[in-house]
Amino acid sequence: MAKRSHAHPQTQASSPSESKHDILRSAQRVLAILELIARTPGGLTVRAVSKLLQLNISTCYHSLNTLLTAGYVERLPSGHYVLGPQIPYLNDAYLRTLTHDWPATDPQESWRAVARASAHQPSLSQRLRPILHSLSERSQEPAYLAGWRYGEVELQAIVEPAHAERIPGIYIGYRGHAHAHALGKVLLAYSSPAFVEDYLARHTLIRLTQQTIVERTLLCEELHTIAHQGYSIDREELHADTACLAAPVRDAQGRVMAAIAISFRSDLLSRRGEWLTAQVLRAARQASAELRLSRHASDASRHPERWGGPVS
Amino acid sequence: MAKRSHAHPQTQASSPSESKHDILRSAQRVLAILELIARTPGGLTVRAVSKLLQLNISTCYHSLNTLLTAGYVERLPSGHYVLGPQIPYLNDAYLRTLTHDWPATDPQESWRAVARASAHQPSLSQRLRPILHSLSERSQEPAYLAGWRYGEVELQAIVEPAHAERIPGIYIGYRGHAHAHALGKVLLAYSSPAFVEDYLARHTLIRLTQQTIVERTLLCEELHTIAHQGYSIDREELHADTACLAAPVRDAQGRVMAAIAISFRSDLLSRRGEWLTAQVLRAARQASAELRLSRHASDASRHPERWGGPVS
DNA sequence: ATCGCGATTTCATTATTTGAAATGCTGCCT
DNA sequence: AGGCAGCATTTCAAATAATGAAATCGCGAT
Repeated sequence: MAKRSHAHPQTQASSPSESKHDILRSAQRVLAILELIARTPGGLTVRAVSKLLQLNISTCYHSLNTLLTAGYVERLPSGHYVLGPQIPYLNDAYLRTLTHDWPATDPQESWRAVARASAHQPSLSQRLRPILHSLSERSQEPAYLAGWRYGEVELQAIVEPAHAERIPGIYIGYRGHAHAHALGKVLLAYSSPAFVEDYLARHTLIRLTQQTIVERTLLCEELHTIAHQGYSIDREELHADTACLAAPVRDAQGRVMAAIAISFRSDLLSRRGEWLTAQVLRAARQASAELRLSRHASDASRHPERWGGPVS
Repeated sequence: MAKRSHAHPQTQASSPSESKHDILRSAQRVLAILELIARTPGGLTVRAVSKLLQLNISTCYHSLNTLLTAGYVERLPSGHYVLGPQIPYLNDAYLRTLTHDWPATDPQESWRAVARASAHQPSLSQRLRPILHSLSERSQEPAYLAGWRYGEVELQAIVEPAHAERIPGIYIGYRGHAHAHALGKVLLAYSSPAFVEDYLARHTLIRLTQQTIVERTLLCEELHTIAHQGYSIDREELHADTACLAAPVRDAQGRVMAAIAISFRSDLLSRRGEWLTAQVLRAARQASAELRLSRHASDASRHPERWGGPVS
């Protein structure tokens, strides 16, 4: 039995971080493979996966088979594996949860507590789509809607015009880098200081382009400016060559619940900036008006603290 | 493949049905949980999952933790698990593979052989989006583009107008039930008899509504009619109350590579049917012309070993 | 026809997962 | 107020199920 020459106390130590004993390793590995495949445009062969992830080829083989039978990947005749039809299927389900969405207010309390009491509304993105549509139509640029979800800014709708495309790497469900785009900044600008505090504690201000604001102080100043002027500008902070304009959308109670934006080639900013800003502000006002309209009989207005506070 | 299942001194209930020993069970279980959660609008608690899937609660707990840390699910404050942000992330990657798409011709040979030699084109859906857009604009109905992928009809683009929504349950990446919708029927109609043969052998003609064509003979007749008249109609065959019209798109060589369609409330068929048909045919002709034009000098031969992507 | 690379399979070892049950929490009912 | 019920979380030893080295198979190139 000259098999295992090296008796490693620990596993092959492929992962630097300590292995949680709360996690199913083979399942985790399968998910990692899925991600790897997602990152690789042309797909990967069994062997390629095994090399890139430093896994035994047999393991990869079994893992890929598992993903294959479940429809998460597909096998090209060449032996390359690519993402399979189960992915858009799941995404459709995910989008439906957006549709079901909730108040999406900002501060901690809300997303810590709201939970499921939320659901069952006509959905922001549904209701505001016509507005996004006409914004995109008028400006001939892609229009976006974002709201809060679990304390993160989430992109919830995109409407593209005939001839312009959305920012690459941005998609419905995209969260993160709120400090680097107009939607995120405007939503943060209208959040409570405590929440901004919390947000900053939870995130690093990653630099994405030369222009990205990575200084906490600078960002706070920016947020003040934005709150003051009523809209935000992203000047190539998220993506080089691209600028965005965003404005807040308020619910019936006047709270900022979402934001509407457009993106465009940044050189348009000087020429058409003012006009575009006016369009975005107009769309945001329309959206707020729309939300003011239908008082969706939310039973949420029941008396909260009727019977005593926390039991402790 | 799996074949051996013999008298083994294996322990008790080893085969509920037939356990492939090609598959990682805990990974498979995790994927099954993911699907279950996707199917459940409000999310599920640990216990609910364990009951529905007849799994030990401890297993579910670990599985959900695995999914949670990887971002495939999220845990609501109420303890309900819902799909997480990794899903739209993967979907974006999936869509990018569509963008990269291939000839997408129909017959076996093609999808059995084409493989990766395919990729690296400016993408059908990209190029035809303006056409879909104006079709949708004119008709004020959602417009669709579908093509072949691995021998299946796949929906590859949707353009929705301001005030009408696409058919529920239909999404980009949706495959299947080609016999029950206009896009599928028109694509089949222009496929080689051998391929239709093959397709029918691989699929059951599932009944989706009262109107669905489930008779093989009837379907073949229908395909003939379609090939003859140059477009197809779905009269509530996929979804009650909804009708579709589809027409073929041809490449420079005259082969049918894709199809363009619109959907609308079926009662419009009698009143506006002819006009709508004309619009769809026009869009399809425009699309064919577009494909005839640019002999896309496909550049961009990316190497699979390179990874990029904003979110990670 | 032979070579070589990669996919597929085998099989014994053992790390990993499992499941029953204990624990601890929260909210509800009496 | 107290006790009960339901649920999430944790524990731990048993044993199943995953792993990895190496053999085999297949295909395309030389």
